[in-house]
Amino acid sequence: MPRVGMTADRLTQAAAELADEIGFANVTVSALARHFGLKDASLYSHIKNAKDLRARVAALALTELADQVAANMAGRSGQEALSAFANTYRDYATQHPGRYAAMQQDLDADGPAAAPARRHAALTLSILHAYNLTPTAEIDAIRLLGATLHGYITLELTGSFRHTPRPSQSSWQVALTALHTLLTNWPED
Amino acid sequence: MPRVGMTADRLTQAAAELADEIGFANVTVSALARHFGLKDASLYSHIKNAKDLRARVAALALTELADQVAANMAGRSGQEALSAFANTYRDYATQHPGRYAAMQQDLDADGPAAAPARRHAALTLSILHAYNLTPTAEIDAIRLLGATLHGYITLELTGSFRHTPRPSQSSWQVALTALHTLLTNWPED
DNA sequence: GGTAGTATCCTAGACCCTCTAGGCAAACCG
DNA sequence: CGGTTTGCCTAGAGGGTCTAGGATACTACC
Repeated sequence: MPRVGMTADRLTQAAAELADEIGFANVTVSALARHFGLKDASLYSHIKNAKDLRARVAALALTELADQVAANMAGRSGQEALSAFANTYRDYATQHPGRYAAMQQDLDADGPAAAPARRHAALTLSILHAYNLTPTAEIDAIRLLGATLHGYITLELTGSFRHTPRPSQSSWQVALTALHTLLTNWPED
Repeated sequence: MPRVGMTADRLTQAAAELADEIGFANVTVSALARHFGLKDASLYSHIKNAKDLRARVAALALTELADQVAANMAGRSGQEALSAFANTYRDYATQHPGRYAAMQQDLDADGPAAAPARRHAALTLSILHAYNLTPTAEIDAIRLLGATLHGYITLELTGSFRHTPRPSQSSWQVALTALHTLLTNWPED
């Protein structure tokens, strides 16, 4: 028997690639085993179960994305930081729709994706520092910001904007400008 | 054999209720058959397949929600219409998380959900009339509006806002006010 | 009221996915 | 070089999707 020398990390990496190709929902333990020429049962010594595999893909994606966000935001603040943050998110989702979908699952608080998820929260917060908001306003702003970006990317990815001729890119620019204006003139609590 | 007298509509209704109870992802043809005391295979004379069932649930939810939105928006315009629209959406998602999840699927353009989906687009547009936007601005605004509301509701439903003590309701009010202000002072194209 | 037809439900079975139990053999380690 | 680890295997249970073909409750018409 030619031994492949599998590890959980190799499985996770391959699952992420598979997700981008065939859609996250279609990533199964069976499909992954086929991809490596192994039997389904063989994978269960590396991963706990299918849910664990999905959580690992989410962790991989969250880490990759956080790395890119941190790199692209370095040295920027205010509107520049906001644009870098938002565009990195959107570009990642476009290039890696399967990985992006993996992040949207209900993630257990004690799963492998918990730590990178906290990193994302911290990065989002760091954008808002330049706008000098009160603590309460900061919470409202982070929620609104997250909602708008996540909502836009999701709708764009599911094709909701394809019914209208106007390029999505143009509406995206307008949305980013609007968010910046809003953060600059945030109403008093 | 006591005959139940099944119809596609009864199946769809039961599937929607099941979705709110156990989650949309767990709604299977098998579970539905069990619920009625029938065999799996018997359902396939009423629905085409599992995907068809899910699309029917989405159509049911979209129609229900559009009815509520239309009723609650009647006679209102401007900020009142915006609030009525947004709150109806959010309340529906809270009360019917399974149905709301059903709406988020990739829906075929020729499936049973296509017509109600168009109704939603028209209702959303009707909010913007009071703000007197140019046609281009209207497209950008409808995208931003949809993204923000959908994003907020999704994040709230998946528990993203539970890590912070501030009530989600307060942030929601702030977000609605911000959207109204933005629409009122929409930048020139 | 008998009969013809249709709609509802059934059994049987193929196929795919998840996951456990138990076994063999390659790789590593003292 | 013998022992342990572990990567992979076979076997099999259990559940979901879906098709083919058959039995039977209802309906409608003469």
